[in-house]
Amino acid sequence: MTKSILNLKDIANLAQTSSSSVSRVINSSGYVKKEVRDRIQVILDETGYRPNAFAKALHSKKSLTIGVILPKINATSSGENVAGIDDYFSKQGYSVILGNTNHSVDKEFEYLDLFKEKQVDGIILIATTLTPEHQSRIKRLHIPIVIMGQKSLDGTPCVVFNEIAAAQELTNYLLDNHHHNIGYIGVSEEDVSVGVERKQGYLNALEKHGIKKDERLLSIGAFSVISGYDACQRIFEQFGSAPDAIFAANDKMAIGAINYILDQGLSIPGDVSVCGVGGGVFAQHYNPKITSLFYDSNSAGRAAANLLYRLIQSDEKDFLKNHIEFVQYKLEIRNSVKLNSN
Amino acid sequence: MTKSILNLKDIANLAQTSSSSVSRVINSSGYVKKEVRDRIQVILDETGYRPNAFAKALHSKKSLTIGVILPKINATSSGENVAGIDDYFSKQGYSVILGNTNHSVDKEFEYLDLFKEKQVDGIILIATTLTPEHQSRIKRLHIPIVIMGQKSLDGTPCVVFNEIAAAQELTNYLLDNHHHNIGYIGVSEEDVSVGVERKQGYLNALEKHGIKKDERLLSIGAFSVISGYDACQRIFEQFGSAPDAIFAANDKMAIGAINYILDQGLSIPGDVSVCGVGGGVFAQHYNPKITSLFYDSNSAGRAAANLLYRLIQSDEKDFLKNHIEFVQYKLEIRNSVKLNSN
DNA sequence: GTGAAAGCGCTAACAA
DNA sequence: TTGTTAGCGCTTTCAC
Repeated sequence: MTKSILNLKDIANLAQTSSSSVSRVINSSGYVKKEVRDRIQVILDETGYRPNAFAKALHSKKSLTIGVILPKINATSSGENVAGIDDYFSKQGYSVILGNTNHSVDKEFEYLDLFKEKQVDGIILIATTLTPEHQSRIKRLHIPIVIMGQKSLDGTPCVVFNEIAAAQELTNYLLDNHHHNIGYIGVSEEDVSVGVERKQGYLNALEKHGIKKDERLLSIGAFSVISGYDACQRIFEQFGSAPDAIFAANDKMAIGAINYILDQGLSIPGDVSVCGVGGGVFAQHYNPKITSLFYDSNSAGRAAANLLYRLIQSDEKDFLKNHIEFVQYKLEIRNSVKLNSN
Repeated sequence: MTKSILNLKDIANLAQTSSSSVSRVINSSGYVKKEVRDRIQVILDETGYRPNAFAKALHSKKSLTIGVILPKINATSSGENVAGIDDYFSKQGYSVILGNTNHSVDKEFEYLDLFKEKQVDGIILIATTLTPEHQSRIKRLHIPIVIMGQKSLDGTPCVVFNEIAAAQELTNYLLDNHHHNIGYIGVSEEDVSVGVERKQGYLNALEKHGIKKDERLLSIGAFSVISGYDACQRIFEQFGSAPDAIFAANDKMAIGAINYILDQGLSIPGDVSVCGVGGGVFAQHYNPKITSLFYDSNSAGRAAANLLYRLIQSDEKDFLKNHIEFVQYKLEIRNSVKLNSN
């Protein structure tokens, strides 16, 4: 039996030549006589030799690896984000290494350090919250980085949805269809994009239509179906009766709301309209099909990847500094909102 | 401004000592006088120095990286698989690198080679199909590997669900509740676990109850909601009327079937019962809530990770050879199947 | 055209 | 206790 892990020199010995020549053949660089080249190629094929990426990277200072830090890999949008990122970068010859934090900020920091050790060529940080410590940690890494999901405060390039405009558009749609008392199920304000901005869009729309904010119609959930159910119940109780519509900050909470409403013996959208944000398979195929803002997380991932790639290629120091990229969203009208009611 | 990427020697210079001592401090190995140790530690903290993992790996022959090859990262079960794997391995100090194949067998092979280059310490292959070429490719890698989702044919350790027993149990449940004409929406037989075995479980149950297989009740989908819708329609048309129940090989197709049935003006489970396999959030919260086999993909991922870890630790050559690990499944009874009907 | 040799950043054996 | 040194496997001058 042959040695299980061969190196350049082993190949060179087998082909009766030097490691330099083998290296030249593998990287098709420099001159190698056809005869020798062929001899080497045969050995290469026979052995299924693969060069050691570490030794290579040690020399080139390029790992051809991208680190992705995310709060929860088993969440629809994260999965799509990663798919988009991976799709883009695998075409450029890069691999993606995962940093799943389970929403722990400490783990976010750990991964930042770990990725530096692993010499990743770039990092994409899918953020749910962004603190000053994040900024200083990121700065001292000296690694190209792109933030997703939150606007950076210090010029780090980022990719986000225009939360305010989006939520405003959806709320307008409800208002235009004569819904007045619109309950809003949001999330904690630590998450600026979803917790603050999305709600702001809702409030802006109300204001423009001359409707006063009613605290009784506001409630907070935690992204999950159950929390949406509970939050919806709270709104009903605070308000004293059923509102015209419920706007949930994501589709899962919208489904929770739908379940609560159906449990009350009410119909959707006959009695109450419901809409959400996200717009994946879930919203598309739920019963009833849910009107929601479609956030294309796959494209967002791709956009972040593209940004990061340009950052990696460029050596200009402040290239793309302060760049904020907005990803397209789309209002998808389905069957959970009553049209022209009053 | 200081050099942005420092190495051991830089730190040694700053601390006026040698790189060996710095290395000793970092790895807390060997002796270093407290005074020197402290001096070094200060520099380490100030600079936020991180050792180059490549140089380290080049020496130790350990990359502390695990490669995961999967057909589609943005699928619920894949996401859970990866979460389980990552959860287990991150605790052991390993990182996970992704190989997303988008169901391309060629990419599977490419990733096998790439992961060898990247010197991963182990590989988890989430397979949908397993060919002889897979076997020979895997063998020549000389890297510990665990297969998920399909039974290996050559002794490579693997983690699977007991598809036959599971499908049989679900079918029995339908039969026990007096469903006779049970339509089955399966998938292509290239996927042995889902395409062949899951269906076999269904057929076994029928046979044990003395019911003959009726080809008109069989149809093939492609895992998606739409394909489930179409497959269900085909069953209705072939059969000439509504069957008592539809057993879909996954929850998405079950939802497709539900949509088709509702579109026919029929009710669920009043007129037709529907059940699926998977049992994630989708099935739990759909309207109606779907009776399905819960496959805990997170645990499956964790089980595979544990197996691989043991494989990596052990140097016995045929340790765990032929090991097949079955992951627990559970029949979750909800509201989409009519009880004791006839 | 080809091979010898230096060096990437780190660890570990050895010497001091 | 500490520093020097020899690799780990690869790329890349630089002689030949």
